[in-house]
Amino acid sequence: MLRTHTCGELNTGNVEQTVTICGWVDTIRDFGQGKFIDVRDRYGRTQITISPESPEEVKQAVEQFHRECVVQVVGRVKSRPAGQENKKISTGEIEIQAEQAVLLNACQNPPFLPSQVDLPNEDLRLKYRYLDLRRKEMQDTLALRSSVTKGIRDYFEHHGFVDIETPILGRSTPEGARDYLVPSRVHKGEFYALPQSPQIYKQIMMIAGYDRYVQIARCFRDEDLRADRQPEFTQLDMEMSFVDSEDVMGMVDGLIKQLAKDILGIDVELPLPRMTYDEAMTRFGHDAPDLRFGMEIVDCTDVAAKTEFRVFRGVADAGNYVRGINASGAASLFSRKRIDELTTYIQEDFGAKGLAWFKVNEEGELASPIAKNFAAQHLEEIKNKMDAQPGDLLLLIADSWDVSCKALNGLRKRMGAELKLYDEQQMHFSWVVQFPMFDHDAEAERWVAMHHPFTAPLDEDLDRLGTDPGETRAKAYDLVINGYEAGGGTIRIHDSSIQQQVFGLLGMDEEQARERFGFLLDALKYGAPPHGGIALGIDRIVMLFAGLDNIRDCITFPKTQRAADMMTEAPSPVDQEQLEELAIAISKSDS
RNA sequence: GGGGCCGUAGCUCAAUUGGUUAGAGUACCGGACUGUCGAUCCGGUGGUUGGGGGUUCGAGUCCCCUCGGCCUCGCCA
Repeated sequence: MLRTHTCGELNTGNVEQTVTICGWVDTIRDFGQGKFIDVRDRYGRTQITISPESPEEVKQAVEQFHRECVVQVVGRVKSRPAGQENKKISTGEIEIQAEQAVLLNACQNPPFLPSQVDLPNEDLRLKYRYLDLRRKEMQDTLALRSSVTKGIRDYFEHHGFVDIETPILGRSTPEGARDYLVPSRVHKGEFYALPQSPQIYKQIMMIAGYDRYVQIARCFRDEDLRADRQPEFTQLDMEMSFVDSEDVMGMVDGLIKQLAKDILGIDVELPLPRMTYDEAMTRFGHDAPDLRFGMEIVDCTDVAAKTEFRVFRGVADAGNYVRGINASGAASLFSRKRIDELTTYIQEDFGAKGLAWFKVNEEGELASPIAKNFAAQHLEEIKNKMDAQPGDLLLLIADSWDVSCKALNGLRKRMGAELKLYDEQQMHFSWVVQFPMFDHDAEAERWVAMHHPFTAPLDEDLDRLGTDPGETRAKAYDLVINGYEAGGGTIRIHDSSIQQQVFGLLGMDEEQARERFGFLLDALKYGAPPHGGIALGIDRIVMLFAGLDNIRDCITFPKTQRAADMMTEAPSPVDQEQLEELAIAISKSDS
């Protein structure tokens, strides 16, 4: 070892010991006769002192020291003079009097310093990721991520799960997200697909009798990126046999409780609260509502139906909805201009036709350009329904169910953040359950699986499969943290007749189903136990646990929004020879 | 594919709204200084204003195209 101690562990207990530390030069404070050199590694920072009494070789050696170069220092640990302690760092009560100093490796003048106050732009951080990863925040986040994955592995091992790896090179399936494809050299013109999730493999493992499977699995989806979405991400993938929804959720409840305790030091009450999908959409307009604050959606369609205001009346008469939220106390904070911004936002982002609003004045009256269209009695009803108090701002959307959900969810999130209705440190865990089995694809005029085609319907909804597919609810559950979908799972169909029926509803005949999932359908015939599981998004969980607002900051080497790696410059063109070996020709695109 | 914000010194930002030689802090280089810890003080190097085209007597500023980053809708669970 080139060192006896790290830069974070020396304290007054080590005084008068001779030690050797290694690390990067963080800063040099030069006083001519003497210098203070902070040497940093991921454990901390230790001050080295050079004084007129220091050996000549040391003085000469440190002349070559510059920021971020790698050094080794041998010296004696001393208590700092009284009043010169640095209380901000763990090693602040001691310093090392240098007796030997070695430049292990020089450093070019770096584009930015890990310890600088103003962070550089993200593209520069990503290009020089090794410098960015030297930053304490990044090192702390990656350490937290390591604690999360260790906690997960310990928990599942304790509960008798077997950690099993599944292939990265798999078969493309047309369902779900766009696949990343890998050309086969041996089978020219054919492709592997990288897994969107190990979904089918884990079902196969249940059939194979591994009744408790777990894997921390890398997954790939070739879709557009967001602050909380990367093309390559990590799932905690888990599956159990002989279970129903409650068993899977209970297992995850225990995991969440343990992680929250061990990592955040907070006690989480179990079971985690559950809410049905219908309730989530009705009260919050979203299937992953942020429950750290209220501001619930209020349905005013019945009042709207009675008013003379044509916009409201028309929407109500057409069977659509007039719903709104009460941004309590926001009336004075939202000028006409800011309300216009909200209107533009819901129009451009969610296709809403408009935003109706009322400010509640001192007298408790609803004030708005549209107020004159309402009878006093109807304004009173709206006021009562929305529990409007003086100073409140009421925001209403008159539109289809779908648009009103999206727009009100958007408004609610925005208002919640702007009005600071929750503590940034707060964590809220809950379940949303009983998702619909199917979404209706209006364009294609067919049903599509909301989760995946192997999701089991609720027992009490089995009859509806045949009569009313849109009203059939699934044994599906999503874990929600602070308004993010942190994971989702289902109990799978293990009855082949129900599976056939679902395929039928999805517009797949037996032949198509065979073509796509033949191996799974075969496997299901060889003694498939009832089973179900869940996948949790580890990146998102780490992001939330670390209090970050984007997923890139908890991924070591993330991709940019255009799915590029700024450091390696992937993706890149390849040699013509490589293409020929794969029998691939690049067509000239006209775009 | 659509909408929005952004790009000026190595880095973080300014530039009186189209007007002289594009500034500051920091980093870097040199000098001064034994107790600093965002050290301080003095001096210096450093610019294709992302790139290209246009309008204009004159463009960092206005217009068009393009490259890149971020947020977002669609997409994705």
